[in-house]
Formats: sequence, C-alpha cells, structure tokens
Amino acid sequence: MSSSRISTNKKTTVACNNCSLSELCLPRGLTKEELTRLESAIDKAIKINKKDYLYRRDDPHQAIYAVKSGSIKTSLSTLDGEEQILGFYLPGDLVGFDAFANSKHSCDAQALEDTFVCELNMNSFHDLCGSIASMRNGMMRQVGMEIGREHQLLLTLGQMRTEERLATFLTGISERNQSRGFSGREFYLPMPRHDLANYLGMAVETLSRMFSRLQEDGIISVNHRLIEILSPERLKGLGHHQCR
Amino acid sequence: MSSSRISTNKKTTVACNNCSLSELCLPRGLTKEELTRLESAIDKAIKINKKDYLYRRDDPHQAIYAVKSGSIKTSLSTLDGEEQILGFYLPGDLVGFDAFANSKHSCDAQALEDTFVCELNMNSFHDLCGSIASMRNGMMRQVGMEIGREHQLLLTLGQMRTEERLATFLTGISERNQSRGFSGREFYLPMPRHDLANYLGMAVETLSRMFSRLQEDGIISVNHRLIEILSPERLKGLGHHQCR
DNA sequence: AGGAATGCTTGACTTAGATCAAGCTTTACT
DNA sequence: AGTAAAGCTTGATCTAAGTCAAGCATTCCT
Repeated sequence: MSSSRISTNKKTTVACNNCSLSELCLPRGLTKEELTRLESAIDKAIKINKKDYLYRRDDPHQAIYAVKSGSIKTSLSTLDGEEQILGFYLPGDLVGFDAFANSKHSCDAQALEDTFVCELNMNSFHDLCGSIASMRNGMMRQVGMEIGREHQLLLTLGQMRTEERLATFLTGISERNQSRGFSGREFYLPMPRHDLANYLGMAVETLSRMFSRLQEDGIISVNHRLIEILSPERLKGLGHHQCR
Repeated sequence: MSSSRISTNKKTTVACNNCSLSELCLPRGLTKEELTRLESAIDKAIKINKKDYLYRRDDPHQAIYAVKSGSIKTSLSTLDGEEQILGFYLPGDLVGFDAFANSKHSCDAQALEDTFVCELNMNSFHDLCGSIASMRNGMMRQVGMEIGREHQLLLTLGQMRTEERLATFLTGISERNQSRGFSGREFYLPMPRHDLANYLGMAVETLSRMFSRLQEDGIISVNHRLIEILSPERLKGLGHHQCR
C-alpha cells in the first residue's frame, strides 16, 4: 500500500568502493583505473523478489552475480519432480559459475528472500579477464572456492551421519558469519527446513529431530529459524569428519 | 629385471598434434603459432606409477594435468582416517583445478594404475590464459565441466537409492567411453569395488549386491572389473532422477 | 611355487533414518 | 479479521542399507 519505492530491477547508485562487500567480491590489487573500469561494468543492486529466479537451467550465461543482501539457492531438478539443492549463497558470495561449461546455466538459482545482487555481464567479464591479470586471478580463486565448497558437501553427504551433517553445517554458517563481521553466536537461517533437509540429504523430519536433539543437549537453542549456538566447541566436536 | 625402459617421470617425444587426446584436452581454434606455444609449454607423457600420488593436499599448485592413459582418483581424507572420493579421471580428463582457491591443492590425486599425464605448469598456464582468449575460454569450459560433474554427483548422493546410483554411474561411463571412440558396451572399470562404493556413498557389500542384482536381472554381465552392458535401455531406465 | 595379503561376494542380523500420521504454529491470502 | 495453506515438530512403524562374519578368488611378494 505504501511504497513509493520502485522495487523491481531498478538500479541504485551505491558505488563499489562504498559497498561493504567490495573486499569480498572484488579481486585485490586493482589500480584506480582498473577499479573504475570494473565499477562501470557492474550493474548494481538489482532486486530479485523472494521465490523469483535469478536464472534457470538452460538460460544463456549473461552474467556473474554477487549477492549483496538476501540469499540465493541453486538446485537441480529431475524429471520425476525431485530437486537437489546444490548450494546456498549469502551476502558476499558469487553465483553463476555453473554456466562455464557451455555458456548455458546448468542449474536453477532462486531467491530465498527478497535479494539484491550486483551483476557483471559476461561480455565485460571476458574483457576484464583478458586485460587485467588480477581480475583473472581473483575469478580463478572464486571458482576454486566454489569447487572447494562442493567437495566439502560431497564429504558431508558421503561420510557423515545426519547429526554430524547438521552440526557441520551450523558450524560452517557460524564461522562464515563471524568472518563477515556478523554474529557467529546467533543468526537467522534464511532457508526453510525443507530446503535445508534436502541440501543435507535427509528427510525434514530427521532434520527437525536433529535440531531438537542438539537443543536437548544444550548445544544450541532453536527458535524456528533463529539459531543460538550455546557451545561452539561441542558443536564443532560433533564434526568428526573434519579434513585432515 | 628386464627393463631397459626408464619408467619414472621421463619425458617422451609424442607431439600434441599427434596425440589422440589433443581434440579433448586442447581448446579449439588456436592459430598454428599459438598451438606451438602451447605445445612447447607442455611436459609430455609423465609416468605416475600405480598408487603414487600426482599431488597431495597442501602441495603447491604447480600444474594442470591431462590424463593420457591410465586413471586418477581424487579424494579428501578426514582426521579420523576416512576418505571421500571426489572423482575418477580417465584419459582425456583434466585434473588439478582444486588448487585454484589458494594455489595449494585441496585434495589428493592418486593413480589407480600406471598412468601417463601431460603437464601444463601454472606459469605457462597464466601466460597463455593472459594472452590467448581461446585458451582462456577452453579452460573456463573445462572448469565448468568439472563443476557440472560435481553437481551430478551431489544429485546422485542426495537423491538416489543405491541401485540407481550404480546404474547411473555405469551409464555415464558407458556413454563417456562411446564418445571417446571406445566401446560403450564392454569395458574395464579401473577402480576397485572399495573405491567405487566410497565414491557412490555406499558399503562395498551393498555395491557388490547391486552388481549381482543387475546381473541377475540380465541388464549387465559382470566379470570382476570387466563389465558388459547387455541392455543399455533398461540400465538407463533405472536412472529415474535424470535432470529435467 | 607357495603363502600372505587384498579384493570380492554372499548370508544373517541390526539399525539409522525414511515414511506415515497427526497436531500445532506461523504466514499468506481475500 | 478470518480462513487456508505452509512450515515445523513429535510419535509410531517400517525398510533400505549398514555391519558382522565367513569363504573363495586373485594378486602380490619372496
């Protein structure tokens, strides 16, 4: 009813160097001139409404996206109507590398809540990667981190029992939030139980039971999507399968 | 005893344009001059003995490797001595992208059998990516394919029952062999049951039972590691969770 | 060639987690 | 505001797959 605010795909004027995420999503060591080039190539603060798709499988690869606020999930859908969630992308994360193989996206990317992204279109991407070495390296690093995240998830799905999967996930989110300057002790999960269960390869009921268990054990406190970590040590200790 | 052949890390003189894998591992559309540059940057036919490591976690990122013959498995090891196999790399595949995140390998890469690889060291890699656009694009495509493979495995581990996992795996190997000009009907699996079971997230015993089941159903014929696919259609039909 | 170790298969039994079912709470819609 | 629809939790039951155990086949080593 209120809303004089235009809220769909409207560019705003937040400059990259004022953006709190610049240190996360931009490669370091650009010259002033290079930074200007990068900035001018980026479309800023595009809004994706909750449940809308940032892109869908088979869409042409138009851009790489940086999540500024909100969150995105990527997933594969199967012919029989099931889905497998591949990743959750939070502020500071880059999305869109799945289309590198053949210039078409190979999965869906959907907003879990109203989300703002910055967008670097692929033409500019190619230009910048061609002419700026640190840009190329920064992107390689990002792709490598993406591969690393997926390896971690494979380990989770392949080796861990359900309780350990959840414990590892929560520890990961906590540490991630902390490293971004948010609270690692208390945070909201942006995704519904259904999505988290799918991501962690278990039934919703099992996930719910594991939340309850961790709460009964006094390790966390759960209030719907608000999680408080009471004992980070014990939570982390449940992750037996940490990488050597 | 015999062996006048030196068999360790000895360069041989197979030129890239004579290599049957060139069409697989090289980006298309290089000029003659660019191809020469690439060729001279590549160390050819380095032998990795069975069970030796091509690299280990935390090793510095020295090169990208192309499997010429033999096979490589990559894996994560956990503190409690478990491992999760992340991928099997067969002739024509590229290995080593796991070190993109921080110039150190994030997993182990071990030869399943005596294996020959070609090696493109990272200095040359950076040079070539900087100066040759099609080289850059080819590498991006390869990284994208790597991400796609991992997505597929996540779907397998997250959604499929054990029989379907094996069926999907065998169909994949079969199609891959076919597309490489080998037989899609009959082939040897390069990995022991133990490794395949780990990769597919199940116990060895379960894997063995699933092989037996598929054989009893007349879908495949199993003779240790030699697999013959009797009914590709029925095998593929067991993969309910194909991507939309 | 012989023995040890590794790899694979099959059977019997157990269990972690799925499924089914119900109720309760929060959010969304008109 | 009031109702419908999602979302979440807990309990009871069932089952796919894990574990334990044994035996045979193959490869490796001296």
